[in-house]
Amino acid sequence: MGRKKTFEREAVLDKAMNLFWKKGYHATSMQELVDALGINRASLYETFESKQNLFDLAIERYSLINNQKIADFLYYQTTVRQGFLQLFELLIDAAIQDKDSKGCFVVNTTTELANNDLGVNKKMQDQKAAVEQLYFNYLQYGVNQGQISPYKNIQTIASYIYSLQTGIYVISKIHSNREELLKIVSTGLAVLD
Amino acid sequence: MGRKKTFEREAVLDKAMNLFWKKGYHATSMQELVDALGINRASLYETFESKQNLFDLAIERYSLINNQKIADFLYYQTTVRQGFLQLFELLIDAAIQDKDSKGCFVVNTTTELANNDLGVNKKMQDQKAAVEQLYFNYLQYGVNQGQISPYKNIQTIASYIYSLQTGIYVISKIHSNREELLKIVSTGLAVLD
DNA sequence: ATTTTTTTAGAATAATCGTTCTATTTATTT
DNA sequence: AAATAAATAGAACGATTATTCTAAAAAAAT
Repeated sequence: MGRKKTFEREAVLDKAMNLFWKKGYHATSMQELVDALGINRASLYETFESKQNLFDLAIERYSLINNQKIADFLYYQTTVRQGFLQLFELLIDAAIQDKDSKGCFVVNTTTELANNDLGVNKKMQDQKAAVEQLYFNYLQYGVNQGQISPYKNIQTIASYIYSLQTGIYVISKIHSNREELLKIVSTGLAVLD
Repeated sequence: MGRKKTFEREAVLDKAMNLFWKKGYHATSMQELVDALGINRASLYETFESKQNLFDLAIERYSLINNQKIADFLYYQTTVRQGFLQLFELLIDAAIQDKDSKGCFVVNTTTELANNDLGVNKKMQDQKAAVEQLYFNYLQYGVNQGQISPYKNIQTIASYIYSLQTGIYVISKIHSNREELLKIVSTGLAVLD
């Protein structure tokens, strides 16, 4: 048998993810990807087929990591209200500390491509539905625990929280003031009371 | 004297605005602009200098029109709560009816360029500040009229509403369901009560 | 040591990018 | 009619785009 593959597929994919995340699809060239990924152009095409396919894999990986992070985090919190508050705090702190102000890869991709690419649109819809489902389940748990009024429409609240989060991600790209962002979140999460 | 200029500068600028709005900066080529604007390539460069400059003028025009529309609209409403509700309803209906699902040009530009272009970042910050000022003034009016509790932090509420609006604009690109979007807004505007 | 596969550097491709330029036509003035 | 400016079509520019290809080097298997 011949030589074994050396570079870690996921490590390379992470680099591609970060570059696409920072610059978007159209503003990222294959040349930049070749430079950033540290693998040869031929290997890149051999492994990932095309720019489009590499982007698809990158956004899928981002969604996977992101959803896992949310799910892991929420269930460690004492109350549902605190859970969402701390989740947003986590998100905001990450945004503040990111020197590239990348925001959210899913949000960026939605605004850049969702209205001109049906495949991307579907992916973004699925990702929205997945996160909202996580939020819904968590809210349902809150209702069962008596933390949240059973008269609230938690399906709409789940969508609302996703929408609020999306807005925060956009704002974080131009106004990364921790205190103000936290105040906005605190105001917005009053709907849980 | 020679021939007079024939094409309407603003009409041409509107066409450029709509194309950039739909496709974003990087995905829009000068060739497409030449085709869409209906004027010659040389005239385009003669009048607007460069793609970058044309884009700047387009986004400035969008902001101007948009802010004027908001200001005009709000003060015709009976109550502040109703004012915001109807403003969002207007926004959502426009988004639903837009077959191109363009969302908001300012939001799209923020996510596409704000973290990689200092000039754009500044413009987006200014636009955010301008709209929030409109909202703040309107909320202040609501407080003066006794419609809103004077104990509320209306500065934060203004930022919050901008953030919510931004989120709705993004969501509208993938999920243009009128009823659900209205429910989200209704939930979110409960903070005014 | 030989075989097999991976990875490499970098040239080649055809298309497109933003921008500039040349000539020509069209229209409006004096 | 002559002069002048505006707008046109379309070629030309050099750079860059995504992708493919050639050929050599590197590494791990038999």
